[in-house]
Amino acid sequence: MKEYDHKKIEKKWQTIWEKKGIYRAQNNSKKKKFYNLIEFPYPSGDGMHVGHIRSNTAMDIISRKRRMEGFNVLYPIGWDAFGLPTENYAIKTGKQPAVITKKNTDTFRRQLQSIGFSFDWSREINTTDPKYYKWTQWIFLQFFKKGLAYKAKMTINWCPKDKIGLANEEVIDGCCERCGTQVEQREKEQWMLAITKYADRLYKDLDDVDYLPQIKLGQRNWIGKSEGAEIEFQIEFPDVQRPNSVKIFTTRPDTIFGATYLVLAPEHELVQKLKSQITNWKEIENYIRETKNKTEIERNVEDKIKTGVELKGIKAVNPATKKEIPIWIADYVLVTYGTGAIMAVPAHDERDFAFAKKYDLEIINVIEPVYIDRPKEDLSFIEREAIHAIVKHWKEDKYLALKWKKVNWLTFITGGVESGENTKDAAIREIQEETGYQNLKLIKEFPRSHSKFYHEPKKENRFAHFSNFYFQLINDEQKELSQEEQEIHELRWMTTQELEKEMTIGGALRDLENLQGKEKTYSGTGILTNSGKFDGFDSEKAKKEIIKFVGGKEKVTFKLRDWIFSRQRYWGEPIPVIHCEDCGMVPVPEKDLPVELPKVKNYQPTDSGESPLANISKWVNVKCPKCKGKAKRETDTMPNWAGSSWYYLRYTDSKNNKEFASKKNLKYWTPVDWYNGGNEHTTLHLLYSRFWHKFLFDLKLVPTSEPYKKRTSHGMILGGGGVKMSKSLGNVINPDDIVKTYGADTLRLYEMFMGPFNQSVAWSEEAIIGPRRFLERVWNLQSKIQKNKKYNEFEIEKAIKKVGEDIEEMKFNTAVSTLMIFINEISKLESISQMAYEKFLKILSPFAPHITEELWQILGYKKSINQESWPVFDLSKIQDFELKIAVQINGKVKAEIMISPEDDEEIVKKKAFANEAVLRHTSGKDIKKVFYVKNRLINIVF
RNA sequence: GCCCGAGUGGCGGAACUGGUAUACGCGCACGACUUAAAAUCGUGUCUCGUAAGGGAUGUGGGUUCGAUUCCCACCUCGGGCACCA
Repeated sequence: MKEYDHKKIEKKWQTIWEKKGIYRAQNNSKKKKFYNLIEFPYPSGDGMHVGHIRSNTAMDIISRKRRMEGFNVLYPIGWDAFGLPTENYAIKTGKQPAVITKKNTDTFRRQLQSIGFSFDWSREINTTDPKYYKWTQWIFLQFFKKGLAYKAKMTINWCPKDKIGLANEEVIDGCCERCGTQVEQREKEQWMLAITKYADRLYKDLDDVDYLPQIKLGQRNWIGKSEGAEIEFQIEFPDVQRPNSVKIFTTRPDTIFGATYLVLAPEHELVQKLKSQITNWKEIENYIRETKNKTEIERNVEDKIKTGVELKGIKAVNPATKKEIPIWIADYVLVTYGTGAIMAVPAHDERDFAFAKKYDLEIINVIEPVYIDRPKEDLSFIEREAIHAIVKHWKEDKYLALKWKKVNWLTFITGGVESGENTKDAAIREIQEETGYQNLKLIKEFPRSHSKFYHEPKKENRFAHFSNFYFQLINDEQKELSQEEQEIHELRWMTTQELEKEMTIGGALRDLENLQGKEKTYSGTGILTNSGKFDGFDSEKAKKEIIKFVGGKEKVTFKLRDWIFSRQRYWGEPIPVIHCEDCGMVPVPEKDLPVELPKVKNYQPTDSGESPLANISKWVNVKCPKCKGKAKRETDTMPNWAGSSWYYLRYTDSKNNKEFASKKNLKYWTPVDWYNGGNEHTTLHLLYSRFWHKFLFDLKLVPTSEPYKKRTSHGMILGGGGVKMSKSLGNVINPDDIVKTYGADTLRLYEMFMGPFNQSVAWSEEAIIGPRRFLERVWNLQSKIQKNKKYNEFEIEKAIKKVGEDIEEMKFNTAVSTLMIFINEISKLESISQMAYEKFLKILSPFAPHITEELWQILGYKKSINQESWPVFDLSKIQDFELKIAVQINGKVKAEIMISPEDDEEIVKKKAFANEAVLRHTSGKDIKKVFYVKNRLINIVF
């Protein structure tokens, strides 16, 4: 037996695999297809990160398993190579971005191949290849022709250093995501893609895809759908000749009776229109100017301190109450969202509340909260008028609480209101009856509240409508309590701190807060009050009626904004549009695509903020395709999201120069069956590519409305100590070193073993030795193989089942652990059966393809192990003959007994009670109950 | 501030649907082999206790015969979002 020489073995098999092309996907296969996708890497100058290996290995394992299961697997790779780091490097060194990219992709390709990934290299793509971006430009033209790509003046985030406009999502803490420079606001003509036209479908169709729940949630939050209403408020002028109105958007039309003022965004067009009516125009103008100077980021960072100015001289009319209310402008209202105007309901919205407090505006309570406190599901509710009272001590700062004796309750004084009784009298009567205290002074009545709860002592579900009071005792006069009362509860004097800790009932806690002057808005739903004819209605159910009542209309609004699609940079796809002096914007004819990037000497953006392309007059000045007159090319380029929005389609037919991919190949291969990528891409990239896909679907260019059937995500690999790997910290691990020292198989196995796949894990220099030792043991076991030896079916069948299931659930760490356990088990034997060893090699092969391929060949096989079939486990062999279960006494494990799986409950009980330890603990005890969980444990309770 | 995720030995982590907490790996200790070391193999390794037995899954409560798992409140860490009406 030779020694395990990973260097030799790994090189050998990588060469053979590529030569034989065994991982090439077949376009014309009769087999069932499986399309596995990873996010194609950005080939940075630093070379590959160990994080790439983690996610690629995971999908490589799944690809290899699918092949063994008989699928025709497409597992492609390519380069997302446009982008700023390369361009910045070009600016610094004067080297051409295309040359830099070539060098970087060569490094990445070599590194990826050294790990033994089963990519179909024949389909490799590169977004910076003109043959590829021809089609990116072509798709853009389709957007343009449908009017979904348009130019608009935008206030954009401007990075003065990179001289580039940034999308909102590229600004981190007010600074440029890439260079960290403080971002400014600038007005600029920008290309836009109308993603908002697809907002509703992008939201709704999430129902039909299999994405991890957090990913769906992330997409939904980003799209930010909210259902509400648009309602018009009339504006009253001293001059009756000029009627006008303002439309507001609200998600809470049910609270409209509490709307005590309106707020417009400072940029709202109405503000300018009403200029002549506004008496404090100077003040308004100043405020608008101040707001404009603030970047959006600053407006957001200043958060808590809300500012605004009242528009004096005009008023609005609340359409529900018909009362006149003031109109304000404030920068906490954004012109980009909804209608740019809101109705403010300070009683039930926190921002409105803070604003109203600051400027002393009216607050009207219109919702009474309903607290739901674990009612029993199967019982109906009994409604009661009730009181709830806090009673303060006559001298000390303490309050009276009732500690219930039969149930675990701590409450204030509560009780029912008898028919015809005034609620205040009822409260005083209940206090006197329950506590004996006689002389009370009412200090305050709190807003009413309601509670749905299970009344333990009465065994019924209650829906109680509480009037809430706050009394103080005048003196300590107290009558003796009846026997009956004394049995129900005991009295306790408690401080607010103690009460806060022990009081568990929602409504009581709220009153406690009121008591301490911690005023809070209640922004939940409940029962309407001060709402005219809607008083007593459930706020949620009354929404529609109220919208009708005030003449509003139901409206869905999205937070998603259109996508700013142009960059004033060199290293991106040129936007294929020509500006003609006579014809205006003319698309580049399809036959002239691609519009190739010309070679440039200087990659520095122009000082005007235009892309470096603007300096190349030979390239810029062209004839108009329509009228042949004088024209100029568009010099903006696309963001690097463009090429990645459709790359998965190109893989199906990467060499096609007639169309972006043939219908036939798209039909066979799409949608992607399983797409795994980083959490950081689960909103933007995923949403953008879903948008492009839906657009292409509408043009009947792709066969499905969603690109990805299933999406999962992986966690990051951090440096030692749990911090991000970075050059500056010097904690970057170079995969080349690991491959050299331990081998690709060990690296793959370690990265799968190090922790749960969907969570971040820190790299450990020491722990990698474990998987290496494991592979050496696997290697050495070849000397113990015996052809005809009977094998331990139980162990191997169990491992096959567990490893297979774990791979499907991406629980790779426990799959590796199962493989290790199996090897530990059989290592104890004198000799091992070849049958079992072969099955084991098969299930190990997706994790460690090189060593298993070598051992497979040593066993005499000619065909690659990845072309063998995945072993099917035999369930009947996994049954235990005898198993150990726990015996608990009162929930604590006291003994273990052996049983047979066929034993019924009676036999198990008998065996349990025959146990010496059990006898010792149970003798003389009156056994109340015995719980038996089949094949697990038995619990004896006394 | 809001949303999401996580918190278990010295360390990475395991635990099905509420059913024997600490699998697997690293490290450490001891032993075998060796002139010696490394490598390898073997044994041990949550904690208190001689034992019987007790205590531990961020903290405090709750539900349950039984809670790492479910519920409530809080603390810490990581990620995302930024006044979204």
